[in-house]
Amino acid sequence: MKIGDFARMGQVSVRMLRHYDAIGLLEPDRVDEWTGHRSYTTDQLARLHRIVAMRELGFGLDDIRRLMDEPDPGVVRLALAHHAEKLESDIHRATSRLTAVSYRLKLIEKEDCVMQINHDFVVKTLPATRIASRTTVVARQPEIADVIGPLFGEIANLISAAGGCPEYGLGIYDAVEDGLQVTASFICDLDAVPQLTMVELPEVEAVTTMHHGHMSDAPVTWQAMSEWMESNHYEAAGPCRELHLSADGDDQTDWVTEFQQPVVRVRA
Amino acid sequence: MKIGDFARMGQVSVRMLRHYDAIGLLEPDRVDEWTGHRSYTTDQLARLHRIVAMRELGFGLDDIRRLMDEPDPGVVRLALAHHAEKLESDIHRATSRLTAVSYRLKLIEKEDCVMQINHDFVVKTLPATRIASRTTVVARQPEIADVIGPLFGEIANLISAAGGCPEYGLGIYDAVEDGLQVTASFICDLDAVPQLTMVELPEVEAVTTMHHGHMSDAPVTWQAMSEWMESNHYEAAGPCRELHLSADGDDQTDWVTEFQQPVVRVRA
DNA sequence: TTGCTCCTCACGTCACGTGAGGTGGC
DNA sequence: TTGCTCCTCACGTCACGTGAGGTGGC
Repeated sequence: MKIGDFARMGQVSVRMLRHYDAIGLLEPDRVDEWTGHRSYTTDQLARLHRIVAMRELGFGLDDIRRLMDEPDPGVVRLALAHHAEKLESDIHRATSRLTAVSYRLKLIEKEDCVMQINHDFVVKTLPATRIASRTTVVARQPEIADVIGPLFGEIANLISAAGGCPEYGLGIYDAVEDGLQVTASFICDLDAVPQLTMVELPEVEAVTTMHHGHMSDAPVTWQAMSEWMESNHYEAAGPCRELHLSADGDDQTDWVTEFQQPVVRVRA
Repeated sequence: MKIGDFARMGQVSVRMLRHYDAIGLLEPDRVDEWTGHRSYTTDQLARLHRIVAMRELGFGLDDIRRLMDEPDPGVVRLALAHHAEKLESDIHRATSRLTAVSYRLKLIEKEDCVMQINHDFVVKTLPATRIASRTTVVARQPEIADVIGPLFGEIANLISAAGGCPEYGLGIYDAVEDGLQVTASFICDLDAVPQLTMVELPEVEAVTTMHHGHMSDAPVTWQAMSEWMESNHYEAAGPCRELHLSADGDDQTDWVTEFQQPVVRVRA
């Protein structure tokens, strides 16, 4: 049977048959020595059939070649089990993505053009970080702004005085019984800084997003993040952080801050 | 900020940043005219952030570039909806595959090395086919073999006599109230053949598998196919067929037959 | 001679990873 | 001078689709 007939019977393209020949997966019964024409037998349809079947299960051609002639059922079983796991993880990934995309769609419907794609949330691993810090407790919201600004300035000065370079400020906020515990700090590699506490923050998974502009809008961003977490099956696993990537000038309109919320995944 | 620092902050590889630069997705704030060194600003972290977020949703870089600067929320919504559809179909496909792979695993466990990968079932579209046929009804199993052999021979002779070439025999079997209706035929492009009925079989979806050897083993193969259909959510949609791809000699041990069962998918 | 089928390269796909080979600042 | 970072090619990945350019049998 010529390659064209064989392709039609097997419902595959001629190109595929040539490819399978090239990689040694399905070699023609005979190849004409002079013209190079391939010819196949009806018996080979069975093998082609099996190849198509395995490809439809999502196996790669290399796997197919290895499994086709594998006499040991144990090996086959292992390969199938392994493939099943991969399929499960594919399903899981696509499902998470679908959840996230649907969430975005809902947002767009609801917010009606306004703030359409303001928030992009990324789950990533925050590296272990060493900070020079000072912690205090404030009663409630209004006091934060008044306290935190000078606090960061003071810490920056202390680090500079100790020979360090206070580049990125990091605020850590934790609700405690009698108010809000605030840790102001700068990332700092010094061994010690007088009057400050060195803390080694361990590596941690966190949801992050970028906040632009004045910190008085922070609650909006945090609220959006908490809704995102709700929709995407994440739960807070520690106090939230604000990493000041760009905080030049007293006018906060140009500030760029990364909001970070350590998380764990819940409900699969 | 140099490319290395920027990459670390954004948790991406330097290579990726160069790639995004190359395709115009995220161009550095400034490129040194002499050294070619790229430099980035903290502001650009936000854009990188959004890129990473969209990539995690499964968007391609081309889509991301188009959507990033898209002011029309309608377009964005459409793209998201479209992507959601794609994700749903991904999930669906992976789920079907998982069903099929699990079925294979169960088979291996049960059959214990025997007949481990004998049956490979493929769902495909059978092309429209013109046949020259004769139909009869037999009471039950034992009679089939006695009837069908001579019947095929007779049909082949009639086609040859009419100037045709009887190459592939096709048997069609349908249970009726008083027994089994058997249609014996050959694929044939002639306009008419004396004493035979020309039938135009329409294109149809079918589960197919290859049967090797004697037709007396057919029931085993049909049984296996019916179990496969059960496990993979398919239902019969018409009489089953046996296409004789290789039927040389009276000794049936070398025969190759494709079993075809028209089907419809059920329960999503 | 016109179609039809067959053949062998070889590029393109997608988002980078991974060297190769070389340069500039501490 | 030794590391470290930066740079620009350019190949490899995966399973083919799609021409380009040419040949043999009816």
